[in-house]
Amino acid sequence: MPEAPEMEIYKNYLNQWVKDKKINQANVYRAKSVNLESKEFCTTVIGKQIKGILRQGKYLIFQLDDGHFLLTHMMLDGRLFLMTIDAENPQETEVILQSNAEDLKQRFQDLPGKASVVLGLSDGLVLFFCNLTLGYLHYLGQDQLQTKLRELGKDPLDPNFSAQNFAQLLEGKRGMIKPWLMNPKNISGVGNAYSNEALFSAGILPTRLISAISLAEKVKLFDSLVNSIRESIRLGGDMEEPFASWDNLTGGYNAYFKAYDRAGKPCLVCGETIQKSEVGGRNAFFCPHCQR
DNA sequence: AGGAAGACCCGGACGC
DNA sequence: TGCGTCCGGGTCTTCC
Repeated sequence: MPEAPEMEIYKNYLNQWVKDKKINQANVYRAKSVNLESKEFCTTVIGKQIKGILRQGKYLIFQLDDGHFLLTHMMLDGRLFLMTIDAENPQETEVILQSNAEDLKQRFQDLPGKASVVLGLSDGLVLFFCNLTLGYLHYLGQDQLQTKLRELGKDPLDPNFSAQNFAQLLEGKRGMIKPWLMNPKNISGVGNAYSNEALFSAGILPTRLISAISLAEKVKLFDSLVNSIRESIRLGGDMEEPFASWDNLTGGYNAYFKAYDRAGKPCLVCGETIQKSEVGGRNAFFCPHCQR
């Protein structure tokens, strides 16, 4: 499940490989994944150049040269995959775009899921948006994009976001800390995995009431959050699948979680068994000894 | 205001 | 083996 670190890794790869490329072809395999009628979506994006890729929370924003944007959210299951087609054989891209999603999956073993939308780019690159089931790829104008982003809380990697800002946001809030951390209106980009990790490292139970968290703990929680996100980016994030066949970094953080998805296993700090319980409708993982 | 519950969607894991 | 059922993940909406 891609959260901020995974989207940041995608963003970096995309800026390295896809920036300045032109969209030459497009195909929508899953109509619900786009916000225009499929054919209209394709004719609209074809011919546009990708000027750059930005990230905000779990959103990736492709800036197009017509002043519009492609906004994508992976939600639960979305994956991106970049394929390089033999430049001597440009028809290959066309063949790909005319195949159906099932054929693609059979033909390209390393495709990380079922194709929802495919963009054929200049220089023989093909960008696959796979498994956009709850996720989507929307073509938006500046205003529509701003409306969407305005709702979003600050990104933990925003250089202007400090532990002091974080503590201020929590000021006067009621309720439990974990649901607050995961609400994108409060902070963006933090999902189940990294909220569990940050709370573990900060020694705070997921159910702790915000009103009962000291200032020092808030600072520690913010630092833990930023550190786990940065560390994850450095090691390749938590992904099952690589971004491209040459990519041997993506997924490198999978084995580093200390609490998330470790129910029943010993705490790496004290040896106590990691517990799992439902908090705010989501699975929380914690060490009952290290977290209070 | 916070929180629970339901909706969205589907692959994968489970039980029989 | 096959079939049904359930669950999890992120976010939005609705209702208490």
